[in-house]
Amino acid sequence: MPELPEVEVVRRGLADHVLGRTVTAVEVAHPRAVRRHVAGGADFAARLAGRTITAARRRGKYLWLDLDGDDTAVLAHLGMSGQMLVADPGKPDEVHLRVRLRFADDGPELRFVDQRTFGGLSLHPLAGPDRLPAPVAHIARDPMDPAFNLDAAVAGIWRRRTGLKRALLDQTVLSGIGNIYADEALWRARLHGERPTERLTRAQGRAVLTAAAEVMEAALAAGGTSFDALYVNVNGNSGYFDRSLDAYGQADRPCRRCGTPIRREAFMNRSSFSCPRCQPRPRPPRP
DNA sequence: ACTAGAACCTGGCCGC
DNA sequence: TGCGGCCAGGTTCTAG
Repeated sequence: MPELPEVEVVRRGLADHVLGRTVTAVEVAHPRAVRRHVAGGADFAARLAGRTITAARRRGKYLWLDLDGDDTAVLAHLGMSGQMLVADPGKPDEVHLRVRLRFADDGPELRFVDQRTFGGLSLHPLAGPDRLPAPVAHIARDPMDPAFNLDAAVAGIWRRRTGLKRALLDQTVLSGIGNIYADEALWRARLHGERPTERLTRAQGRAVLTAAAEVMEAALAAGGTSFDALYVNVNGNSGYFDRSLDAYGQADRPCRRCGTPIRREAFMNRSSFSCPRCQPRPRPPRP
């Protein structure tokens, strides 16, 4: 699933392949893909045509392309299954092609492909000192942001009165972390996801966030190896990093540190993976 | 104001 | 072989 490293791989691919190019025609094949563009698909297509892409930017799992002229950007969120593919115009359409952008140079087109349609594209003015699209305004900085402040993020976790994993997944505390990298960061920091945030020490808070930053950097390095000239990699899996996962998806396999079988627990209609020995459950709160 | 949980969506997989 | 049900999960919305 696309979390920060996967989205950054896509951003880099877009920077390589669509920067400086002018959009000529936009085809919206599925209205749900542009549902966050409130003026509708026709407006989206009309307003995007003729614009030149001047930058590819990202915060957390949000990605956007700055356009020339007024301060406007095409915002993209990949959801769970979204892909940005750079493809030759003659290539047959993907089954789940949702939006197509053709360019003035008749070169490779940009295709937004999304099986589960949780993702989408929309146009927004850029606002504020950081020139952000409105839907990104409430998203906290991510660990790869040069202005990311580790201690501020630890303070944000403390402010959330909940379990540690829930806080890690809260994109207003820090962004970019999803279920996979949350489990990996918790495993590296030897902390259970249900540990109450108010009982987290500063050192533990720093440890889990440092681990999150490190594991996402490592995943980015691995994911960066997997796309070639015409393919912007968003395969929905974790690039080539899935073979390096220590906790996520490793149920019943031995913990790489201690050999204890990794456990799987239900968490928010999904799963959490952890080592029962390295990451003991927190003691129940005293009444 | 803040937190928890449901809803959204499709295809692969499993058991019967 | 076919079918029902479960599972994956990021974000937004709603309920409490």
